[in-house]
Amino acid sequence: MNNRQERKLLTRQSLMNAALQWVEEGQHFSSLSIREVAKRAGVVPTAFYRHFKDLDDLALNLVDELSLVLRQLMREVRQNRINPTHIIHDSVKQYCQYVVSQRVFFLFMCQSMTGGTPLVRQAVRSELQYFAKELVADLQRFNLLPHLDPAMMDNLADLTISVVAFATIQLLDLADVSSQAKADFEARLTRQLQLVYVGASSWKTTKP
Amino acid sequence: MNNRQERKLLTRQSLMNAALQWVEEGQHFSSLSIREVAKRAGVVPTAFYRHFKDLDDLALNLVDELSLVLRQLMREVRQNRINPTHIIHDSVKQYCQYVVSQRVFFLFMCQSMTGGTPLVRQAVRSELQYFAKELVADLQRFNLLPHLDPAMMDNLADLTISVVAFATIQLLDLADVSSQAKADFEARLTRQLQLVYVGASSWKTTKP
DNA sequence: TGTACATCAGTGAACGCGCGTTCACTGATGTAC
DNA sequence: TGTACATCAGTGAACGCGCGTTCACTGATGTAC
Repeated sequence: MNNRQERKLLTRQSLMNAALQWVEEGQHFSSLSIREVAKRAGVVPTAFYRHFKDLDDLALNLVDELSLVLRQLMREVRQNRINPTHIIHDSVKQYCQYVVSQRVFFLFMCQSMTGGTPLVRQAVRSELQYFAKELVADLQRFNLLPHLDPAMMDNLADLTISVVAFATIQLLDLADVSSQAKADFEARLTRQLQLVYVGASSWKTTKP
Repeated sequence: MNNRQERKLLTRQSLMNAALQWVEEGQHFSSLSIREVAKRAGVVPTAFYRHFKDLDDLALNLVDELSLVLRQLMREVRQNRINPTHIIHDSVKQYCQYVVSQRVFFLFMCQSMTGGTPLVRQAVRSELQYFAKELVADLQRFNLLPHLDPAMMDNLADLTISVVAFATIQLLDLADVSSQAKADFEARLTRQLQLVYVGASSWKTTKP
């Protein structure tokens, strides 16, 4: 790639970062304007059109890019399961740390889930489905819960993702309070997931 | 109340309905303008200030008003539990019908949860906490799950509300598709809640 | 290597428009006597 | 009941501002010979 193309990518990144900065300041993506994002990126408003058709286009590209980062994070969470007796607690702890440290990613994703245009919402939803599939694969690989039929396994994964996703929304609202509040939050989420997995291991498939 | 006050309340209602109409059309509340909401309500922009300080003020009043309606709905769901062996399935079914029929209420609440100003988000959150408390009261009144300690009971209620709230977000995205998809959705949510309550009834309190 | 030309990311002026908010106002409704 | 006055929800003009989008442009970078 030549120098000109590299510079273009840099500007593109500046625009995307500027949009995230807006969200990080507590504003909603849907109230961002092309002129505002260009100003923050240090370019003239018209330069925006060299990179994106409109703000919806930028949002879609943000979801795509953040998805890659999140998938990497989740991969790490999955691989760091040191002690199998504390899988849930360890994973929750690590996940919460990511949410706090990569706050703006999760803010944007949560905003987009309920506030984006239909295309953006769909992109976020399919990302959540990807995580559910990964979770099913993990459960099968380690042969946990062998008595669950495939449909119920999918259901369990969906449920897990729901609980974690909703907890993320709550955690983001807590983000600048004491570490005690965060510890309480982690403990509560851990308990809730434990409850779910106690249910899964006690689950008896009913009539066919 | 005299005639003039009644007319004022009517205009106020028109403004609130106009804001909900905006949300119902798929727009985000945060992209609504005073001029737009006034136009839809059939008044001049400046009339807005006779009723609300700004749009955040209107949003807070909307949350308050919708909360009353939702509490009434939830009360009905709770009282209509005809067959105790199908409590979960019946409640889910009825709740989903409400979400579909009162779509715009839930759209606004879900938007506000992740996209409102801090005050609005807090109002929605405290509403969810109210539902969780009601649920705990129900569980205690019918002496279901007597072996759960109070903290775990709260946790279970929180978990239930999380699952239902997140499911609501998903249901709202499904709202104009086939009734088959809705039936599948209800079945899935029912299964997930059953899993949670199987977990709750199998739960053994661990070390003190 | 040097020159001549093409590409194209970013510029800056310009447009018409909807925005929030101010202000003095109007005229129907309510109140006091 | 009739009259004189007060109230105040809604009006309409006006303001300066940021918006999205167009257009012709510039000048550094890349390419062909």
